[in-house]
Amino acid sequence: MPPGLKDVAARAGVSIKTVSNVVNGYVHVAPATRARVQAAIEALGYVPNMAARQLRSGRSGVIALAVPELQSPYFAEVAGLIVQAAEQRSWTVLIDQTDGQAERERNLVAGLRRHAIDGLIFSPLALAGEELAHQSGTPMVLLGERVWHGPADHVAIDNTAAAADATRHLRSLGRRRIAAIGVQTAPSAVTAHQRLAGYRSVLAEAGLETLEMPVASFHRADGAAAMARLLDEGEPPDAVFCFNDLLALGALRTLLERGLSVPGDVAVIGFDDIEDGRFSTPTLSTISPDAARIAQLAVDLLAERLGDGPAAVGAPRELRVDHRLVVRESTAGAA
Amino acid sequence: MPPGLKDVAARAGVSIKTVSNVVNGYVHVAPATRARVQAAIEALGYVPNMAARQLRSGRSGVIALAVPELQSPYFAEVAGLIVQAAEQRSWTVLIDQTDGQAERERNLVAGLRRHAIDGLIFSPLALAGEELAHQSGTPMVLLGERVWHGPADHVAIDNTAAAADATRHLRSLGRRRIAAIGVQTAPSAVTAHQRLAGYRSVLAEAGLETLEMPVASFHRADGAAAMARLLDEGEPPDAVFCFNDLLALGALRTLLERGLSVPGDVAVIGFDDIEDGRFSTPTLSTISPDAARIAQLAVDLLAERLGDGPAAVGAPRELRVDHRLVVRESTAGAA
DNA sequence: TTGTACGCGTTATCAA
DNA sequence: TTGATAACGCGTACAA
Repeated sequence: MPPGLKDVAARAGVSIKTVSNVVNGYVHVAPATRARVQAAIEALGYVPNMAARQLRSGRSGVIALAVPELQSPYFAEVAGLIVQAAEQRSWTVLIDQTDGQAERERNLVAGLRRHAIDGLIFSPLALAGEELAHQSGTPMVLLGERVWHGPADHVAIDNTAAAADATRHLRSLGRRRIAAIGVQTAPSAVTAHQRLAGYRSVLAEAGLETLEMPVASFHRADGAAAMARLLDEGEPPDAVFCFNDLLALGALRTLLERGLSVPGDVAVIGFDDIEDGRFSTPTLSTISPDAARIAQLAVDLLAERLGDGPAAVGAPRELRVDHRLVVRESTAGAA
Repeated sequence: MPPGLKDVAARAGVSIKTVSNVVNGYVHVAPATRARVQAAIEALGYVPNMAARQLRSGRSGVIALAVPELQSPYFAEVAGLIVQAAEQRSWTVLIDQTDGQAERERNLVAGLRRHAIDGLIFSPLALAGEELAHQSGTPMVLLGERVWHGPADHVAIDNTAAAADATRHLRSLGRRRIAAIGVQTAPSAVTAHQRLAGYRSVLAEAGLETLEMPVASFHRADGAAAMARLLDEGEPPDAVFCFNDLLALGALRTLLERGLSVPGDVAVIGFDDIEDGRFSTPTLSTISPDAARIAQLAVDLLAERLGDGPAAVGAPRELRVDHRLVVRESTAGAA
């Protein structure tokens, strides 16, 4: 039976209201009283009961972060950064794994956790557009998704521009047969569509043929398999743009396994700038999104909606975050 | 203002107790009544208020998982598996990042979240032994730590035996100058101590000198730096046992960067079996702990303590999980 | 500046 | 089988 406000009050010889005032940092408390109460709190090891506080105030101090999967280094990194950003506001982060299942994502948007969380930061994979319009009153911030006139706040990089940058970099190396690994047809695969669009635009501009490889998901194994298909069918490419670093690392593996040289025979570039790419051999060129800023903005956006300032209501906002091209060995020094 | 038990009761023309019975699957409810209540619940979109439920029952349905860092692939994998295991019991997992800071770990053990969570699964990094004895009544399961007569339940593999297996494998390749990367002197670095002990035992048995490289932490950069020091100072090793896969991938990078062949010149083995090692070039030999089983057992153990069966009280238990040696290119086919 | 009393939405105890 | 009602611990009018 942990001590409550009542126990502290009894020990300090004051009323529970006074104890509550001290706990919540209310200003008008006599110094002597405050000291007595503090002493009692220490002595009893009092900790506020969050359930009661939430029941009363309607706020839990917990926000949820929903990502497709924690195993993916990129999402793990973003999750860590969001936890850090949330900490500055003394929020706790509840991490939900959707595994990219539409049903789970729908539940989230429907507010199945409604009473337990104050807000939601959501990186959707299976849902897009209309389906993301949410009924529950819980504020939501979308991550890595750029829905046109989306129903909620969101923060993302310019996927299409970034993909174009990556492709243009391969072009600048003089490569002419440039493949893309990571194509997805599902209408909800917005990220894949945007990166594909960027890739296509550059090749079209250069008057080159596209070489598009579909994948089931964005893991190393998918990249390895796609690369193998690419090498088995027809004339091999001299450069590959992979829609994320995991795909690129898988492709790299297949290339080296077959005795091809990177970037000599084939230049490879990825997307996300995960740590693995800085230690692979060769090290991996990539597009680096400003993940720290994404995390910070997402939390700030949520804080504004949760606050009672003027920003709490109002039209959904769309925040753009910078990205940059990082050139490493997998595309460097190539003729 | 979301609907409560009261609203549902009013709409269904019954008392709140009856609604509560239906919601909680109580058996003795007339079918007709149950149907009426169900209809009202659907119509109003009623969702139980977790805060109220917790205030009343003392249970939140939330367990916390505390790991040093989510960015580490091994912990990310374990976290994902624990979330899955917890789901079977409809528990929600709150993930805490300690960043290996003693202060944060101490807060956890002291039960700073006491009221918010039902149990804690904890992978300590900065704390060991006595310090892990916890005051708070919250059940705790320790991960990856084998404290002698520890104060809490814990589940772990036999680190010393596994390290010996890895070292013996390098010996079986005929290697004689076998280095270890990952030594840590802090008394709380129990994992490093145990793996070092396994390594030493095998070399002592074979009458070989040890070659021990300390690291500040277990990341790729530490492995790369340690390998560089190893190559710069004196006679290079012909094999390296790294205390985890990240260190090994860092070491691999340094070796290849300097034009050495793996495993030709130097054989490398890691520990954890993270996915990166299956796609690196060369692929990485490693010790594979049964992570899925670790996650399952940790959750089961917690469930027993949380239940009201006979297992809820009683002495701390120590569960051992299997591991196996996985031989890949970084040690295979070497003379 | 501090105290009293009520209600947040549940579950649980007792009667009916 | 169902209903009335008392807690759970906290915040907050309102009173003193």
